[in-house]
Amino acid sequence: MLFTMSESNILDLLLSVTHTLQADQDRELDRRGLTTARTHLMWVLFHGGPATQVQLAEALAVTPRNVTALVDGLEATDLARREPHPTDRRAVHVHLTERGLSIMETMNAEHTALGSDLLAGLDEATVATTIRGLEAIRANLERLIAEHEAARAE
Amino acid sequence: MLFTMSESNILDLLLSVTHTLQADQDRELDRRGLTTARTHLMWVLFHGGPATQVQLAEALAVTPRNVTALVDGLEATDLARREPHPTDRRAVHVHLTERGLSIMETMNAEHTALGSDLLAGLDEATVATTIRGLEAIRANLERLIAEHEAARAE
DNA sequence: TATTGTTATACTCTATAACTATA
DNA sequence: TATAGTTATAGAGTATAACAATA
Repeated sequence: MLFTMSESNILDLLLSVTHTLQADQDRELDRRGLTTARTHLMWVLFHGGPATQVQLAEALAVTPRNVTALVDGLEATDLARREPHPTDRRAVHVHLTERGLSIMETMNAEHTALGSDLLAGLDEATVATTIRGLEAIRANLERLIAEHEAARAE
Repeated sequence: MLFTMSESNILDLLLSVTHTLQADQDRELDRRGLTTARTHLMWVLFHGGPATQVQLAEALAVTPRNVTALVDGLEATDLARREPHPTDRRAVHVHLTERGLSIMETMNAEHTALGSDLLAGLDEATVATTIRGLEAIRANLERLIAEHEAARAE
């Protein structure tokens, strides 16, 4: 992640925290022989159930061709499998295997635990205000992006 | 980025914000014909001055071989150049070109502006508490990672 | 005619290993 | 002998374009 070298403002602090989160997660995935892109696809299946490759491409914001490659990799490592689509013979239904499901359950539990552990030692008022602050930042960010896109479209 | 589908906790909120930031930045880089990895290298040069490729490899946490490829790309687009190292004939000194420097100055200004714009409408107390909250989260995160590494090393 | 997924091709980022030139 | 950087090779993620099968 870029822009984490100085921390003169809240943006750098935010990026620093998520850079550390990301690096930690990458190490964990590497230990399990997983990659970020494939895990992301599994995460979508875990939370949304079986899906066609076009649906996965939309969810991941990548091309259908890319999903073909990702599912190939997941099938080769017994993490997901292609099954016939119940009604459309052109499409396939991608499912998690038992192994893939088990891994995602573990990762989901770890994710939830991390969410609590990160707040250790913070009082409720601080947590509440931090959440409000982050939500305001997100709202500002989305407004800025929308304004920027609008200006560009002129 | 993973794990941004639900936002039941502050971790998901945090990841959601930085996911949006990252996506916005990727679009900007793409418009300028830049990539994340090459821009990161330029960012290191911009803030740290000319460096050898080994130093860049350490700063970016990649292999020296990878830096060769990144600098090749930056040289081909007139964003950086290799110069002889003043004292070590084995090494090269990588510099930003005028064009590279100009782009980094623009990006740095945009980054600073974004840092302020994200706080629009927030009162000082909220900002201060949000910063405290994020710093506590970062401290917890670093402690958790250290504990985890220690447990693994046993 | 439109959609789903694949084959073909290419570029970027990344790694390891072997090698050259220099220290 | 150790270090800086490159050549060689490989894998993963990503894209566009052309194509087959099906809707």
